[in-house]
Amino acid sequence: MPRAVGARGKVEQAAIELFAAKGIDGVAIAEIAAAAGVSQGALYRHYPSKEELAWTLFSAAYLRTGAELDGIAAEHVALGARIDGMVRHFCALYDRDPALFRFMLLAQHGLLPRIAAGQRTPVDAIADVVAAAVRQGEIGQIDPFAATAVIMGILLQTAVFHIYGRVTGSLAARAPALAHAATTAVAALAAASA
Amino acid sequence: MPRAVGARGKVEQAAIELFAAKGIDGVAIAEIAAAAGVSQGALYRHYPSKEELAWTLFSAAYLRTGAELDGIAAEHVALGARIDGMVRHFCALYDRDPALFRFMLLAQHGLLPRIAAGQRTPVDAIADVVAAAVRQGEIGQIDPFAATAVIMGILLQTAVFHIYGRVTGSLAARAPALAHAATTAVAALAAASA
Amino acid sequence: MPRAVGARGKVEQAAIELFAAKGIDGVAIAEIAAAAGVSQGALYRHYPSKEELAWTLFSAAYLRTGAELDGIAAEHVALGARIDGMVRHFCALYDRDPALFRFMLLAQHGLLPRIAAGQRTPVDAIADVVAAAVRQGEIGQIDPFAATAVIMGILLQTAVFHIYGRVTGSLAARAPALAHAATTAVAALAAASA
Amino acid sequence: MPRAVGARGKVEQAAIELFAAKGIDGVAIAEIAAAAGVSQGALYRHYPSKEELAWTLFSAAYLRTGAELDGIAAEHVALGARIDGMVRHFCALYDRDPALFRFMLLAQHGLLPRIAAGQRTPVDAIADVVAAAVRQGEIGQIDPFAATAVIMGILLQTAVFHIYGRVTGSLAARAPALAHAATTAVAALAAASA
DNA sequence: AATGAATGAGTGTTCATTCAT
DNA sequence: GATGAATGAACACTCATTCAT
Repeated sequence: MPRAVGARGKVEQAAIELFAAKGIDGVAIAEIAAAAGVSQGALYRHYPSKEELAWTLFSAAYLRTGAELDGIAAEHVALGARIDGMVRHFCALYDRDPALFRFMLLAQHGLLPRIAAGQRTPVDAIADVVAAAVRQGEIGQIDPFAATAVIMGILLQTAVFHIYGRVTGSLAARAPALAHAATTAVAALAAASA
Repeated sequence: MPRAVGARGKVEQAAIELFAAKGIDGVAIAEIAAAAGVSQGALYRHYPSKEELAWTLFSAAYLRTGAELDGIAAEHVALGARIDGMVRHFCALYDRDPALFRFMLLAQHGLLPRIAAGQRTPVDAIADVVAAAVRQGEIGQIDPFAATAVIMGILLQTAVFHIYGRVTGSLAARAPALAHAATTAVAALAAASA
Repeated sequence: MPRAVGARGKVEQAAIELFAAKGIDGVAIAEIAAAAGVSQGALYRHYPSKEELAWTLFSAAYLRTGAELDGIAAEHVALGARIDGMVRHFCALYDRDPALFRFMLLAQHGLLPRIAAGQRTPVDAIADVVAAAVRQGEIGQIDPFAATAVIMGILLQTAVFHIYGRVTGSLAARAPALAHAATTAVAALAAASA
Repeated sequence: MPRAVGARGKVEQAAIELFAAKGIDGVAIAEIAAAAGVSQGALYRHYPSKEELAWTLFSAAYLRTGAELDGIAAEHVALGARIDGMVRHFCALYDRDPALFRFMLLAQHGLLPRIAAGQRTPVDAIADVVAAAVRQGEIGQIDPFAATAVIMGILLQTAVFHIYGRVTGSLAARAPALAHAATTAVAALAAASA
C-alpha cells in the first residue's frame, strides 16, 4: 500500500462529512481513515482521540464563525444592516459547505458545554449586536439572548428544512427575506416583551 | 394518554430521560433497564431493538404533537390566533416535559427520515395553517414551509437556549411574545418574498 | 457454539496458568477466554478489566497465604517450630500449584504496591514470628524484616531454581533442610547484626 | 532538530531505568527514545527490536556480573571469604545502580531461558565456589545449586525488600551480616541434607 | 545518517442481542 | 414469563516497526 502523506488535511474534510451524515457516535474511526485514505494509526498522530477530533473540528468552526460575525457587525452600524450582513454570511456559509453546517448543528448538543465561558461564539456576536441596538434606542428593552434565539432560530430552522428538502434552492437567495423577517421579529419581540 | 404505570411506562420514561441527556447512541440498553427497574431481557419483550425503542418513542411523541397542533388549529380561525395557540401549546409541552422535548430535538436528526410521507407531523400542521392564511388572503403569497421554518425556529431555538441556560423561567410566560414575534415574522417574510 | 456456563471458576485457573507462563502483559484476554472455554465478553461480567482480574487473583492468593502462615504460627511456640511449619507450608503450596506460585512471584513486582497497609501479608506473618522470638529472647535483637528477607529469600529462590530446573524433585522433601537453614541463618544474622 | 550524539549510552541508561520502573512490556519504544533524546528511528539503527534491546542489556549485565563474581572468587580461597567477597560485590552493585539491579530481577523471568548453556552466569560462579568447598571438605556434601539458591535468595530478597522500603539504608552496610548468614545457612543446609 | 509520520496488526473493552434456566 | 449470564461482532486505541524525506 502506498504511504499516505499529510494525513491531517485529508482527515478533516472526511470527518466532517461523515459526522454530518451519521452523527459523531455513528461514525467509526476506521471509516474516517478509509475515507481520508490514511491508516487508523496515522489519525492518532494528529488527534488524540475521536472525541478530541470532533471537538477540534467543532470548536474551530464554531469560534471562527463567531469571529466572522463579529467582523461583519463591525462593518455596519444600524441593527438592520448588521442583521442583514450576518444572515447573508450564515446563508453563504451554508451554501458553501452544507456538511460543515450540518455537522455544527448536530455536534452542538454534545459539545457546546465544552465551550469555555468568555469565548466569542456566534451567539455572543449576535447578542452583542442586539444589546447595542437596545442601548442606542433602536429597539425597546429586551433580553439580548431571547432576541438572539429568534434570529438564530429563523436561520437555523430554515437550514434544517433545507437539509430535509422542505425548502430548496440556495439559501443566499433567501437571505434578504430572512434578514427582514428576523429584524422585524426582534422588534416585535421587544415590543411584546415590554 | 401517557400511562406512566407498569413496566412499559417506566421504561419509556427512563429511556426518554436518558436519551435526552446522552443521546441515543450514548445510552446502553443496560442503563435503561437499570433505570426502569426491569431486566434487560424483559425490555426485549416490548421492543425488538434499541433502535426500535427510540423510534417508537420518537414517532409517538412527534406524531402526537402533530395531531395536537391540528386540534389547536381547528379551534381558531385567524392566523394570529392559530399561531398563538400553537406556540402556547409548544411552550406548555416544553415546560411540562423538557426531557421529552430535548429528546425530540436530538432524535429528529436520525429519525425524521423514517417518518412516512403523508403522516401528520407538527411541520404539516403549521404549514397547513400558513397555507390557509395565504388562501384567505391574510398574508401574501409565501412558501408554507419557509414560513413554518420561521415559526418553528423561533420556538425551538428559544427552547434550545433554555436548555443551555441562556434564557430562564417558564416558556409559557414567553409564549405571547413569541407568538407575536412569529406572526409578525411570517408576515414580514411573506412581504419580503413577494 | 454451545453456551458456556460458570465462567468465573474456569477463568481463574486458565488465567493463573497463562499469567505464570507468559507474564500478565504477555497474555491477551482472548487467550484466557479461549483457554477457559468462554467468550471474551463473559469474562468482563466477572472482572471489570484484565488488570483487575490479575489483581483479584494475586491479592486473594497473597492474602490467603498470609492468613495461612498466621494460622501455622499460632500452632507452635518456638521460633524453630514456627519457621519449620511455615517452610513446610510454602513447599507444599509450591508442590501443589507451581503455576500459582510462579504467578505470585511474577505479579508481585507490579501488584505489591496495591496491597493496602495493614493487610496481613506473608511478610507480616513471618516478621511477627521473628519479632516474637526477639521479645522472648530466643534470638538477639534484629530487624524483623531483615530476618524475613532471609527466610523468604531462601525459600523463594529455591522455588525459582526449581522453576528453571536447577533443583528438582518435590520441595516438600527439601523443607526440613530449608527450615533448618533458614532458622540458622536468622540466628546468624541476629548475631552478626548486633 | 538537534542531532543526537552518543545515542547508544543514553539509550541504555534510559531503557534500563524505564524497564526497571515499569517492566519491559510496560515501556513503549517511543518513551525510551524520548527519555534518551533520540528519534525512534535512530533507536532501530542500534537495536533491531525492543526485545533485542532488552535482551542485550540484560545479558550484558547478567554475564558481566557472572564474570565479576568469578574474579572475586579467584581472589580468595576459603568459602567464607569467597562468599563474603561476592556478597559485598552484590551489595555494592545494588547501591551503585538500583535500577539496573531491579531490571535484572524483573527481566530474568522472561530472559533467563535465552542464556545459552555454558555461559558463566552469577549462578555458575556461586555454584562453583560451593562445589570447590565441598571438594575441599569445607562443608558437607550438598547440591551446589541448592546452596546457591540459599545464598542468592538471602541477597536478592533483601534487595527486593529494600526496593519496597521494608529495609532501608545502604546494602553495603548489611553485607558482612548477610555474608555471615549466607555462609552459616549453607553449612546448615549441607548438614541437614546429609 | 537521522528523523518522525505512517503503517497495520493486535489489544482491551463495550454492548446489542440471544437464550438456558 | 422473567432473569441475567453468555455471546460475538464491533470499536477506539496502542505501538513495534518501516521508510520517504
